[in-house]
Amino acid sequence: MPDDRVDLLASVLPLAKALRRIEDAAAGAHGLTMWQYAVLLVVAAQPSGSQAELAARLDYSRNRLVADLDVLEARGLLVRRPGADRRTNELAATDDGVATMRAIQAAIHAGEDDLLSVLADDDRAELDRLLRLAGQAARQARETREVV
Amino acid sequence: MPDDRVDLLASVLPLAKALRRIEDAAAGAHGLTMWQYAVLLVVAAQPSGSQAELAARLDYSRNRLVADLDVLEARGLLVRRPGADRRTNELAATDDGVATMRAIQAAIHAGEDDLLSVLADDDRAELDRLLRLAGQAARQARETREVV
DNA sequence: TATTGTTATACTCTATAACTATA
DNA sequence: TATAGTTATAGAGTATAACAATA
Repeated sequence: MPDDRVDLLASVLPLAKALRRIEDAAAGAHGLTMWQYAVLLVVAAQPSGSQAELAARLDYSRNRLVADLDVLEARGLLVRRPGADRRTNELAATDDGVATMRAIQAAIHAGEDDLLSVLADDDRAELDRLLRLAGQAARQARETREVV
Repeated sequence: MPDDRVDLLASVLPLAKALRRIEDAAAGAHGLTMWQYAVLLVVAAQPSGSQAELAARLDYSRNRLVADLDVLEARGLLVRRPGADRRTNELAATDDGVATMRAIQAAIHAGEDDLLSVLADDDRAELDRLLRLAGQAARQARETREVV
């Protein structure tokens, strides 16, 4: 029986690249990178007790995070404060940071809607729901390292 | 009104990375890279009239394609033949190439099923269908450059 | 000894340009 | 001149290792 399944990556890779272009453009319009926006997004949702914790939440590198935080702090979008454990920095977004994050996010959502405008409304909602589940499964697979 | 939408990339990126790991592992078990497998997959489905045409079909670089074809040809998985236009190479997969491609593909599909085993059967089928549509939209957006 | 933030280094992937041969 | 294949070069993105300060 011939296998007419299409490898998922053949669909997911172009989709990821298109979404990446949308986020780069939206963040770039405010002089930020996609990762700097992601930092702002996560810290605005919940202040972080340390940079290491934030890196883990973002599935990002604690090394690369340093330079991004330098940029965000210099632009007044985020503040570093020494924590109780004096090795750590507590991180919080400023009002300016939250506003910038919201503006970028609005542009991203508009770009997503435009990209996927071929989908019917209920199909789009289903895609969002299923993608969230699949993304969650992928993150857990990464943690447990039980992938194949 | 607060925006509780989750950026699609936050789900798609981990998913793409997990799928990439699966394909790398499956192709690597046969001494190939993900792109070399992708070349084999596409050429087996339909022989190519030129390397440039193949690169376009794969949304891949014609430059990087050269070294990958060298490997596949040296391993007897694919043949280059001069075309009518003597600047071009016609490309076709060998029987060995098709068999190798099928073995890798089977491992990939097993890995995908394992990764997404948390999804119910009908949810999984819907994800496949919607991802195919979204991937198609992303590829077209890339062609027309009308993204945001 | 282990962990946090930090810096420096190396490696992979990708994008761009340039060369040749054919058209 | 334009295009195909090829090669070489440069850049971005990422991973790894090392360091000082603190626990």
